[in-house]
Amino acid sequence: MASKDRILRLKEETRCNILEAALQIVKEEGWQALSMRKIADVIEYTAPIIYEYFNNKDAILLELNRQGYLKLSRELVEARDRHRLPAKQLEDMWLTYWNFAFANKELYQGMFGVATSCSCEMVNKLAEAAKPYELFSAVIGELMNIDDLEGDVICTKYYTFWSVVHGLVSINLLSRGWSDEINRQVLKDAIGGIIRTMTT
Amino acid sequence: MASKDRILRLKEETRCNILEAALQIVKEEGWQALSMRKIADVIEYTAPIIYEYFNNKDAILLELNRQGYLKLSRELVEARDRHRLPAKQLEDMWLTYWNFAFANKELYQGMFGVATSCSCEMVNKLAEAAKPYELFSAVIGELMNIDDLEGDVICTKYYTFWSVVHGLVSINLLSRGWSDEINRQVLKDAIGGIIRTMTT
DNA sequence: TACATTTGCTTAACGGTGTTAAATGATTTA
DNA sequence: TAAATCATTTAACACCGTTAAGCAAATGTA
Repeated sequence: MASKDRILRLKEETRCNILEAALQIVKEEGWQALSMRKIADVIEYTAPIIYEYFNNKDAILLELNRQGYLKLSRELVEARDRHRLPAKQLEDMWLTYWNFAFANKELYQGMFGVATSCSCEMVNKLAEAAKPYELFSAVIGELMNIDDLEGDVICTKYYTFWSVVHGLVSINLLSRGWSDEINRQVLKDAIGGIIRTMTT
Repeated sequence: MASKDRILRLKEETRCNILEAALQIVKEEGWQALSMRKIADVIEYTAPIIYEYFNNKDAILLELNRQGYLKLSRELVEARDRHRLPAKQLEDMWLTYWNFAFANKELYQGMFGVATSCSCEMVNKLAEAAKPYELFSAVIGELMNIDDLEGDVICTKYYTFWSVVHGLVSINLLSRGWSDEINRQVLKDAIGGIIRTMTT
């Protein structure tokens, strides 16, 4: 019964095609535009067929995320194995993480809940969105005795602050954080640390 | 023609009601569940009426975001004015930012693109999602000469790393970042800084 | 070979979405 | 009182995820 095997192989291939089609659509049109019917179009079937391979749309997203984590993990291992000193390893691993995020934008968005959905391009043009930056940079300038609020120094410092805090926040909002105690410690350490680099 | 004014006031009130209803629904059921018909239900009208106040659904989201930025800005100003020393101001302002995020989860999610949509609860249960943490914590433990990989110290350090990098990444993915030069500098500074706190 | 069963796939449908156009009915204007 | 304007609703379109029913070809069985 080798024909059984062939059929099984074909089935496995279709499953793969579905995932590839999904990722392709997401890359071309974003997560928002992904639909069962579009996937079906790409693999040249009709939508209900997909339900023979995945329970529902979420299952497809989940599998894509799973593959994302696997890919990231592989790259992290490679980065680690490029060095012997832990400090070097760590540095390379985080750089690899960084590069992974941009080389696989869509996957990263899915894995860590960074949404481009909504009306984000418009948000960027929202005048009110710039207000917090103005508030912070004024204080940073004061603290560092810098008058030129347009300079890169203030921008960089603000950016550093924002990254830690926003990173911490969004990780917590996706409920992937740890205890409140650790949160407080990280927040205090990070903010205190950055402030120290600015005053000394 | 005082009746004109009354009607205008009513219109303004309805506009307000729409926004309130939208926020209420989002708070109760999440962004995903927000629909024009549901908003209409709450304000006791039918859906098409909403289009006399907002061009489309995105315009409602945008206005909610706008209000979010205004609220955050107000709170930041208050925090600043509680102190005289810039260092203290900065500390309080970031703490205020932090508190705002959790006191206004939904608004923050909208403002900064933190999506709970997708299948995020499931992602948390994905075994593969824990792999990167394991990889990193092993190296951190090695670097700090700690054998107990379950301890809070490693967890905290990993968390700090992750927050900066993920924060930086997600800010960039939402295209609210600055130049590549600044990115590189922040990344290098932050990672290097944290590594230094671990070795000395 | 002839019939029955299974398989692969599609069509049709349900209830939902954002959005628009037409219809309705009340209110204001002339 | 007749005409015009306004607020509001109903109906519709095209899409969405998902399920059930139908169909036609391939397979198993006699």
